Amino acid sequence: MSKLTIRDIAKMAGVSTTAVSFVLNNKSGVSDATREKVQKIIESTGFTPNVHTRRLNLGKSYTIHVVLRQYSNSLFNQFALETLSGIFTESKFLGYSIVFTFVDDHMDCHQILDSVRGKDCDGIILNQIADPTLLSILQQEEIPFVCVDAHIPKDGSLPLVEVDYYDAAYQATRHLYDCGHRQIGFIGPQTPAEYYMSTFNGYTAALKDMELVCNPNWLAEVPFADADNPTSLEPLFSKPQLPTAFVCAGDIFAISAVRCAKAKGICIPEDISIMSLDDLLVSQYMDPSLSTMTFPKELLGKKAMQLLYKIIMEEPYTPVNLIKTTPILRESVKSI
Amino acid sequence: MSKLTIRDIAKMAGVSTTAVSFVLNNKSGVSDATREKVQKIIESTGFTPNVHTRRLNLGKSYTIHVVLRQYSNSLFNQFALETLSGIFTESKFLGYSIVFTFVDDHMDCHQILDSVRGKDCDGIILNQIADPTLLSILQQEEIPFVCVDAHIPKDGSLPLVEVDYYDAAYQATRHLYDCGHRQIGFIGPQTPAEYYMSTFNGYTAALKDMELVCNPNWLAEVPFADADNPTSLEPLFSKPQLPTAFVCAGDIFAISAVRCAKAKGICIPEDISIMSLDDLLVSQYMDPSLSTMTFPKELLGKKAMQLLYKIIMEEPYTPVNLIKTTPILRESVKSI
DNA sequence: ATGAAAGCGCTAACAT
DNA sequence: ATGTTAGCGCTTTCAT
Repeated sequence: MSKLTIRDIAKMAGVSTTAVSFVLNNKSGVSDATREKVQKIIESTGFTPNVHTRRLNLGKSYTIHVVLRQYSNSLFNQFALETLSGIFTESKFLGYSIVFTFVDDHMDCHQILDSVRGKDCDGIILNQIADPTLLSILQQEEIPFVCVDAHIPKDGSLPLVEVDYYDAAYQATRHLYDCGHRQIGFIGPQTPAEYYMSTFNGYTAALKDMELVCNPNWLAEVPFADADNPTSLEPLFSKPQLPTAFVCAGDIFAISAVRCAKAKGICIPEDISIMSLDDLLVSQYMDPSLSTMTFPKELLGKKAMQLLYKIIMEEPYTPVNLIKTTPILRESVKSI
Repeated sequence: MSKLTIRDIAKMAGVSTTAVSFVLNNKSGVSDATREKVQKIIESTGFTPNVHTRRLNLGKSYTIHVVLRQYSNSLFNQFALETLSGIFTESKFLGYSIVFTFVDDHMDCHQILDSVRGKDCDGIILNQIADPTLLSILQQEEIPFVCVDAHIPKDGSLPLVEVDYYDAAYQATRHLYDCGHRQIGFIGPQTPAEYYMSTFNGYTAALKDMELVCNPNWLAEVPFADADNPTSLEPLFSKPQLPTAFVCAGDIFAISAVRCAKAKGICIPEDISIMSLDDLLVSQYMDPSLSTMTFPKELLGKKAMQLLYKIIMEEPYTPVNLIKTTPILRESVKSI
């Protein structure tokens, strides 16, 4: 891109390369007159120092490697771009570039490692990736990394940024209660276990606080793979006695639930209310639009980058970072 | 990451750095015995050569800069991630890394230039960006670049990858005709002009071929900013005489049309059929689900990267690359 | 304040 | 086939 080198600039200004270097890096050691002279030439020529040299000298790449998971079902990718955008904004602010890798469902962790090693980055952000082998290797090799939205245990052993799904499920259940519902079911995934536990525990904790019983007939566990397959909820919606509302552990389940209910002639929200978590982009365009727990998607990325930066800089950091959700009320919940 | 240098490896193997370099780059000039010996040491130590040095020596960064546009309305971003994924897959195949920048609606083109210059890439892919100033600067400076999904004139003056929206609109209209519709309206955007012309011309060309008249009462031009605002279509759906079907120049318009129609008590597809273009992720989850023209989103990225590679390599290339769409039939179109 | 010069880790031209 | 060495463009130490 730029053919000019620091030597050219030095020659043009009649100074040494050292002087130019100092000016470029805003360091002291040059007179104001020299600085100004050099500054002018840099501006007029549009000179930009070669980044590779800089990185070579400093032994730092000023680059973060983001590993993105690519699901076969693109609904799961819904906020990856927003997370990425959050990472980008913060990384720019902190002076880092971003390179990335996409990996699919069945990736080999060595793929990532090679990719990461080859690119020589200062740190890694793993988005929705929880491969234990990979994580332990990263820890062993003391490579700075952060997990985002990975649904791994929040025990503090790994630096992570997660949505507070326990609280989200709790609030969702609570909201239904506040709308007058007393018979509240739960539709959620089986795996990952951490995700299931968070949401289910949030739901049951809320029931308990409101002195409601948890009716096992109103519980449905749908494999993630079937999340957007309405027939997976057939058995649930065929039951003779249904609750007046369901909490869904994710908009994907809510989408299925709405479809399945429709197919069985059950009206949402007239017959049954549905409150879910996530606030996917689709959720506001559905009919009925989904009442759900929303959160700032970009914040996930921003927090992750901030956390990674601290780790890289060897500053103290809080390993577990939870993003709070807030209810967004649309059409799928009716007060009774 | 790796503290080892090529010199360490050379020492360990008892050979020169040249030998190691040759082995690393799979070049001839070393005996099989030496090659094997070095190979073993590289493997056992997990040595990875420093990329920055390599780039410095070769004067190439092996990096592509992708500029992503971030719209305030996230519906427009729907397939950016898939395009990105396509770029990634192909770039990996070709041996390139990807860095990226997000820019918002009102970006200054110098922002991009600075960002691009600083990162020192071998080429640029502009996604949904059509800033004329930026493009002319890139051309002047002879920086390899490709435009994707930018809706700029396909006159061959700029290397671009675009969806064939003319053909998409033609096919969509044709499909409605095949379903028995003879009164077909059109809902589209005013800008960008190129997009409007492509879709509108496709629509009118189809009408003409089928010897149908274009009734100006059945035409609605919605500003892009109002695309997902159903009230912008109020006037259209309030007309006394409505066609039996509409072609929408994008699922975003179809979403608005469905909502607006619903609000006015018009049933889709019972009263009016809707056929659109794009196949956004939301389109299949709507009620009714949208019949639309779909295309492989990743292919946009893949083609863009292939095109850029040719430009970088100074190989001959075709400047205008069109992606074909195919109809995907769902619920919003009814045969009559 | 200024400049000469020694690296950073590798590639490649050159000599052996 | 193998080793020596001069760069790549910059930062930084050390003289001046």
